[in-house]
Parts: sequence; structure tokens; C-alpha cells
Amino acid sequence: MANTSSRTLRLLSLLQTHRYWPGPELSERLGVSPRTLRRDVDRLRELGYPVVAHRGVDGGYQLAPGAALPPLVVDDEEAVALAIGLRMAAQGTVAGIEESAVRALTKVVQVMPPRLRRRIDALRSVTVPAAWGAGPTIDADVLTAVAQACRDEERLRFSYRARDGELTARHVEPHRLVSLGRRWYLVAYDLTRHAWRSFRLDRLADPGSTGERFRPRDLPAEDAAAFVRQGINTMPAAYDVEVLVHAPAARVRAAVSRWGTVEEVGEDRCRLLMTVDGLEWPAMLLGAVGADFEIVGPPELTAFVREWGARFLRVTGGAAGV
Amino acid sequence: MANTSSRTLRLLSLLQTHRYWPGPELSERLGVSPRTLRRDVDRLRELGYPVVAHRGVDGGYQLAPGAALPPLVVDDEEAVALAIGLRMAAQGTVAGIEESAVRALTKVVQVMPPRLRRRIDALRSVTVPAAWGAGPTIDADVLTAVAQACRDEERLRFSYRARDGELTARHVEPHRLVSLGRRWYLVAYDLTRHAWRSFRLDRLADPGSTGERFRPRDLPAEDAAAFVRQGINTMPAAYDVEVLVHAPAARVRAAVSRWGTVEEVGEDRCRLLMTVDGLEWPAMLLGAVGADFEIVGPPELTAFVREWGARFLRVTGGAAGV
DNA sequence: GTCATTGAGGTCAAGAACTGGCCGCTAAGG
DNA sequence: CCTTAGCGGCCAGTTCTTGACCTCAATGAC
Repeated sequence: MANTSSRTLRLLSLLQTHRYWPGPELSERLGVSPRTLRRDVDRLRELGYPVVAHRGVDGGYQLAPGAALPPLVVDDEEAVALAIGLRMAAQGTVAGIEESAVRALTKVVQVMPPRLRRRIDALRSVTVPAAWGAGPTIDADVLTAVAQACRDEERLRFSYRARDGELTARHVEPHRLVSLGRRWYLVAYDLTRHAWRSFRLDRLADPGSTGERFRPRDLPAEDAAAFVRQGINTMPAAYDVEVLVHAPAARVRAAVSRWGTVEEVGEDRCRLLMTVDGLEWPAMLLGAVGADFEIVGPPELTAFVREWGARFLRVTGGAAGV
Repeated sequence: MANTSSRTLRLLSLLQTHRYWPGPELSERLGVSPRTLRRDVDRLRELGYPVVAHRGVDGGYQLAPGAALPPLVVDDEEAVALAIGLRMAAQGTVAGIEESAVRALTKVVQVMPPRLRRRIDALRSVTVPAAWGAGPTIDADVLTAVAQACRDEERLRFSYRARDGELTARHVEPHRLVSLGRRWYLVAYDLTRHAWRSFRLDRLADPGSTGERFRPRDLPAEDAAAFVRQGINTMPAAYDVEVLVHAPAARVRAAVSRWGTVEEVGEDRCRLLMTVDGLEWPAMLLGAVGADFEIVGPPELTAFVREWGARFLRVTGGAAGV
């Protein structure tokens, strides 16, 4: 407890929670002489974590950005926030960071005390799925359990709901997680079928690590993502939406925010471009903008919006009967 | 570099990135004898981070959940994911964790190498606001800068857009950040007006820490959140939505997900309850469900939906001309 | 300008901690 | 039965750490 390593860690922690620390206070907190504190600070600097110091009355130490990120010392609440934030990031509203979010999440979850896990579970019910209509939400527990099995090269058992709805028990050697178009896939070697398969994580339940470790096999594909793509014929239908809106570009842009691009066409007219998986979003945005518009494409959107219009008018007792 | 503390940190890092580590490999990576490795592991255990070990062929060490969270050693990509996830968490879709998310975010951002900040900035443009129509998105930079100033008790300068749109330069002693109903407020002592004020973060721009530190004053209120509540008369209009949907509860629930509650009313009928800030959401959900419905309240929703219906039908060339 | 405060860093000697061998032991799996 | 791997005691040599004392350099207040 009175180690040097322990003190280094505590110093790191103190420097992370509060920016400025007067030297005397630090040395007192750590229970060492000021001279030793200076040496500890030097040690941190040698480790690559720059500590800048200010002299004179009211001076003190502070941790500055360095070449590498120092170990993060977080308290319980921060850990919970971290886990939840990472889960949202993993669910994929921001392209390209899902994989690393899951890696980080796995790290955190693995060492998280049970009491914190319970708090996260309690908060889960409050959480909303990341993006509406963008595919099924997957259980964070499933995600982390599978990620951990991949990372640690442990065989995995789970039940899988095939396309026809049939439930089967699986026993696999997990290879890699792939995030593709808002869906998570597990690439694994199926031990009962003796073949490589990819599994959709949202159809996977009750993952349980068996504890058996294995030596990774070679995947018969260039890369895990490529393998998944091979197996997927039915990519989620993507629509390229183009709409002429009879409103100033600024106004549309404010409503659309970052969901799509808005080009100015005229004084009071602009072109809205979006690429979406479902048509609910564009319909909602067009409603929210509150201006007239002309749908350039796709035709499905026209039909979709017309159906909404007819129904909305009908049920609210407006004109345009059935 | 060849320190004991350094080795402890590296060991911690290794144990976090991969679950099982055979002892020999660890000792080789750390450049010490197996005997010393055992002692290092003991050290970690004494620090409160349980390392469980497995004997026998194929044994190894692994980091287990303990009483406290060990310092997290994350790589660059994970740090980026972390920052982005925390930002989403701070923007507030999950109740109650915003404050700790900001605290954690501040910690991370403070020590993050510039190259990572640039990557986050690059990704920001791709990010979507957490919840649509739920209030203005605030800049993450503003949020962290202000949070840091609060934490470090440093005076802060910024420009503030008052309710009437006028821009003023402010100089304050920041006290605390409060997240209230999807909005962030800064409670601070205004140095020019010599009075406590609360500022909406979305109206605050160009925060710059002056570097001057100050001794915290006593806030003339029970608590910062209470102080903000005192000053806010105009709470964001909240609607309690109630709709009878002519569809099975299960189907509606699937569409609504966790945005609201769905009660079964009959075989083919259910009641949808939501509390929302804006009416776009319920309108969209009702559209997406694809069934008829009766709006019980509020009346604004009826008008809102009717307007959408009329416009949608008109612009798509359906019936019900202007 | 003077002065107190605070960080930087050299040196030293005593003491503590660390290290790498060596040992025998237990546990797990082939 | 044998191998591998973790556990921990012991020991001797080495290294590191610590606090004390010192001088110097910034810095801000008076």
C-alpha cells in the first residue's frame, strides 16, 4: 500500500481529478516529503505524461496532454457514464468507431465491480435505441460477452434464431466482430457444422463462454468484413432521397441538422439529399420543416408520404375521406 | 523507463488488452524473470486489483473485477470512441448520468494528445444530435471548456447571447454545471454585474479560461440545481400525449420501442402514452405504425398531425386540395 | 525593490525494496 | 507418470528510494 507504484497511481489520479495542485498539498496527501513529490513528478514525466508546473506564489502542478494517453483513473459514476456512452457509440450512430467502442467497452466491463454493472443494468431500461428505425437494438451484454470471447479466444455457446425463426444451440470458435451497416455480425467457426459462419448478433441469445481456449484458425477470406459481405445478399434497402423544399436553405438545414445535406437552389428553395435505410426519417423531417416540397425521388417516398397524409387527415377528421 | 511503477502500469495495460496471459510470456514482455512477475502480480493484488491465475498447462493470469476500477489503459482509437460516447452521454438521452459523463469527458479531453482531438473534431461532423427536436445541441468544446473551468476554479470569459439576441462579453467565476431537462446551465458569479447568474450553455460561445484562479464563494441557494430552477420560469413546453391506436399492442410497441409506454386495450387496439418536448416524434411514430388512430390529447397534436396530413397529400398530388 | 512562496535540482547516507536464483509445493491436463 | 504453470519461502547482492539540507530561479504581493 505504501509502494512507489501505488503512489504513482494515486498521484496520477489526483492530477486527473483536479487541475491545479499546490505541491505542498500533494506531498501531504501522498504522505511524503515535498522533495519526494518532485521526484514522483519527474517519474511521471519520464513515463511520458507531461506534468507542467507553475512557480511562485499560487503555483502548482497540472497534467498536460502528452504523446500518449495516461491510464485513466475514473470513479464509480464516471465508469457508469463511460460504459453507457460506449454502448451508445457501439450501437453505431457514428461511423467507424463501433469496433473500438466495443473494445473499450469490453475492457471496462471486464474489470467493473458487480455493483456498477447493476447500476448500468438499472439504467438500461431508460436508454433509448441509438437511431430510430435503423435496425434492431442488440443487447449490450450480448455484445460485450461475444467481444470478450473473440478477444480472449474462448469457445462460445449460444442459441441462434435462424432466418426461419428456428432456435438452435451453437458451439463456435469466435473469430471477429464486424459492424456492417448498423448491424453487428459475429464471424466464427461452427464446431458442430465444421464450417465458417457469420451470425447476426441481434439473433443471438444467451452467450456463454465455455472457458475453453483455442488456437485461432485461418479464415478462408481476405478479412472478416469481406467474409460477412460474401454471406449477405440482402443488404438493407437503402434509399437515396432527393427533395425540393420550398423554404430557405437555412431553415431546412436547422431542422435536418446533420441527417442530410442541404443545397441552396434559390432564394426560397433548396434541395435536400439524404441516404437512409427507412423512409420514416425523411417523412418526419419533411413534416417538421413545415413547408411545401416536391419529392424528386425515390417514388417509394412519394407513396409513403401520401399514405401518411391520407391517414393523418382521415383520423383527425379532416377532408379527404377514405 | 525501467522502473517498478512503469512495469506495474505496463502489466496492468497488458492484462487489460487480452484476458489470458501465460506467465512466461508476460515476464518476457516485461523483461523480468518469472519470479519477479509473480511479485508484480502480487503487487497489483495488494493494490486492490484482483488478478486471478490458472495453474496447469495453458494456465495464465487474468484481471478480474475487484472492489475498485483499475486505471484504464486505452489506446488511441479507444480514446476517441470513449470521448465520442461520453459526449453523447452528456448530451443527455439517459437521465442522471450527464454530470458524471461530463466529468469523465473533461478528464479524458484534458490529457488527450492533440492528434486525437483532431480526429474527434473530424468525426464530429458525422455525429448526430442525441435526440431530435429535444433542444439545441451544444458544442462539446464549450461543454468541456466550461466544465474544466468549474472543476479547476478558474475564471472564465465568454460571450453570451441574451434572450433578446444581444451579445455580451462576460467574465465570471464558474461554480457548477447543471443539466436540467435536456439543457445545460452554468451557475456562475458574474464579476462585472457582481451577482450570481445562470447561463444557458447553448447561448454561450468562445469560452476562454483566463488562468486566474479564485476561492469559491458561497452560492446563495441550497444547491446549484435549485438555483437554476429558481431562475427558470419558462420550462420547455412538455406535452403528455395519449393516443388510441387501432393495432395490436405488440406491433405498436415494436415501433415505439422505449420512447413511450403502450397499454393493451383490446384485441386490436392499444393506448400509447408519451411525454415529449416536441410533437414531431409522436407524429412520426404514428406515421410509422401504419395504422389508424384516435388522438385523445393534447389538441395541439391533432392540429399538428392534420397539418402534416394536408400538406403531405397536397404536395404528393393526392386529393384534398389546399 | 523586497520578500515570501513555490518549484527545480544536486548531494548524501541510511534504509528499504527489488531482483534473480534456488528450492519444494500444488494444480491441471495429456 | 510427466510436463507445464503458478505459489511462495529463502537469500544475497544490487538498486532505488527517502528525507534532509542546500542553492537557485520564477512569480506575485506589498
